[in-house]
Amino acid sequence: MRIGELADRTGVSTRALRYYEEQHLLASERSPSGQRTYPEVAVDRVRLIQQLYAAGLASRSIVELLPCVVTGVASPELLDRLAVQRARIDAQINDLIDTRDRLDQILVAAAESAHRPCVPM
Amino acid sequence: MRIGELADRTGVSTRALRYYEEQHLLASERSPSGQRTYPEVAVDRVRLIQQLYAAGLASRSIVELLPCVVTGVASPELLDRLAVQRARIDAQINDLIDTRDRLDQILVAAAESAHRPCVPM
DNA sequence: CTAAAACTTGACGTTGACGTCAAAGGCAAG
DNA sequence: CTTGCCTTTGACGTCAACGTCAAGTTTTAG
Repeated sequence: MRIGELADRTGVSTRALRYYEEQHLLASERSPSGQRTYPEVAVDRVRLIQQLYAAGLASRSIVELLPCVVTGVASPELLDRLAVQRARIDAQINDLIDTRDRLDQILVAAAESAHRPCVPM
Repeated sequence: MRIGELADRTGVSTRALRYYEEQHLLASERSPSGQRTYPEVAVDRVRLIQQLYAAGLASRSIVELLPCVVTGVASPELLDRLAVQRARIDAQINDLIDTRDRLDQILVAAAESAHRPCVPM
């Protein structure tokens, strides 16, 4: 498929897809006239990239991890980096849970004060 | 306390603290000579700001939510925005859990292949 | 008193993941 | 053949949360 279709099917802009190629996150074949051609599996690949971006990884980190995330094979050093990122994400989850709880407390308090309007007994 | 001490105690740069003031996230009294002076409670406030930044909120969103996060009092519209942010954070948590699980699968697979080197039976 | 450390405002620099525009070539439909 | 959309490369723009530097003032230590 060409770049426009991949963009449509992933919800990612063509600019972003070309950027991914620049960063060596996503390869493409070229048609004789020079247009990019992607296989079906590129759809999943793009979604994976988006997922890792959303997890706060930078392009360089994704480049490092992508091979083993895709193939399942990893050198010991790669496993280390993988573990580091896993730990980072885990900490991030816990922080977010704390923040969510904090917002919940406010929401609950507001709900209560709505039931018992204005002056507490 | 002055800005340097607040920076030391929160681990945030003085530049960031001045930036927070620009964004109306953090107020300060001024000494007669014009230097910023903060009360003790500013330490908690800065930590709260950092927590909300870490949760992916932008300055503008934090500005909106800070009053009610601090006072516990919120208008219905504010409660809406609060709920929106809560939902966003919740979704983010779930995405991160998915990503963490994905990395875990790789780590587990690698650990197994380390026990059973090279050729599977 | 004086030197060092801390503070002030102002302004430009940085970084990452793209957005946007321009100029040109490619491709299917009528 | 041509019209209109798709694609190409290249290059500059953007945005947020600061970093960094400059030049001057204030506070503190000795």
